[in-house]
Amino acid sequence: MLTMKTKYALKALALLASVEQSEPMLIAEIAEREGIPKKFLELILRELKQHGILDSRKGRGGGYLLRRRPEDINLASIMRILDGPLAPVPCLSQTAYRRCEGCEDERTCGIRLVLKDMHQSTLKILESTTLADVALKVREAAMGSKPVARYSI
Amino acid sequence: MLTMKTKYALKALALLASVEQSEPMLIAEIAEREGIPKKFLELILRELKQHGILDSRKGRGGGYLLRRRPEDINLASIMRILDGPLAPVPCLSQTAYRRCEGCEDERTCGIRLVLKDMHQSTLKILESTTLADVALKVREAAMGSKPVARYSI
DNA sequence: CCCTAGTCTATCGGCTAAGTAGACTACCGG
DNA sequence: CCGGTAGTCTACTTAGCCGATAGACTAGGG
Repeated sequence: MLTMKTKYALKALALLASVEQSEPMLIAEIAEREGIPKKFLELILRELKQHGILDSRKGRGGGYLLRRRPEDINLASIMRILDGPLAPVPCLSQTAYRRCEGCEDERTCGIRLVLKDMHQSTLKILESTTLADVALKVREAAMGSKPVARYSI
Repeated sequence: MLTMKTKYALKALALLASVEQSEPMLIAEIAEREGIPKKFLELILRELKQHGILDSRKGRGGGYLLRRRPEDINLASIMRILDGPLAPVPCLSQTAYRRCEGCEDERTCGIRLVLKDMHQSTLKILESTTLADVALKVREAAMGSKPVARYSI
């Protein structure tokens, strides 16, 4: 299961990716629009900033904004920042390899052999999907499920 | 990350799948051969029995054995028993669907749309891989990494 | 009847997830 | 240069789960 932290992060980033990128958005606004506890979101956004995903400005007219273009930020990197390694077992992690304690022979470990396939396929998806893809999918889905357009009176 | 519980379960089951299926194996033996705390393994095996994966016999000559053939037991079902739903978010779970709290429109949720692809690909692998596959992979890997055969003196 | 081996309930320490509190620092406008 | 705005940081708290252990109980075999 994804942690709340990562879920909130993805929601916030998807929001930032879907709006005008030139000007910052307030923590409070993100929190309200996505239904995230403001104080908790604060921590999350700061962490993302410290890892080079976001930028921030203080004072009036401040807030958070993406540091790079949405199409240059993939989901794997975000999840790794907040939830740590993606691998199901440490001996399969690319970013934080550790030998499983008590494992005698890594090459013939059944669990490892099977999970390797699984992990590789999820990695492939998470590393190739960007915030831009997410924003696009949302727009497409919204188009498909709504009656095309709404004309004001 | 996989929990220890599931890891131990997979190891134990892979072992049972790789030996003679007609006679039971002692908890103590499984524990020792796989390096699992015996008392903890007890809980795990019992849980697997209660869910129809294993059978057991008491008294002398007793122990645990697979209830079905290794090729009829897939990894997804095992993981679900011990770790609960496999889905990264409740709204994607097949076996324990729950609406994500605070999610206004499931159809246009960006997270859901992206994770759906990922989850589907892992499900496909876990549901189609059986204990027999694991045992086979282990044998193949052992063949490949060792000098073919060992002749006794 | 007794040894063997699984069954069950309870408990425990430690850790992490999720969220909260409150003080502090920096920027912008006037 | 002052005051409000808005992000920054440290330190809790609270609940729940993970991993493991203890000990009493039940049932089968010989």
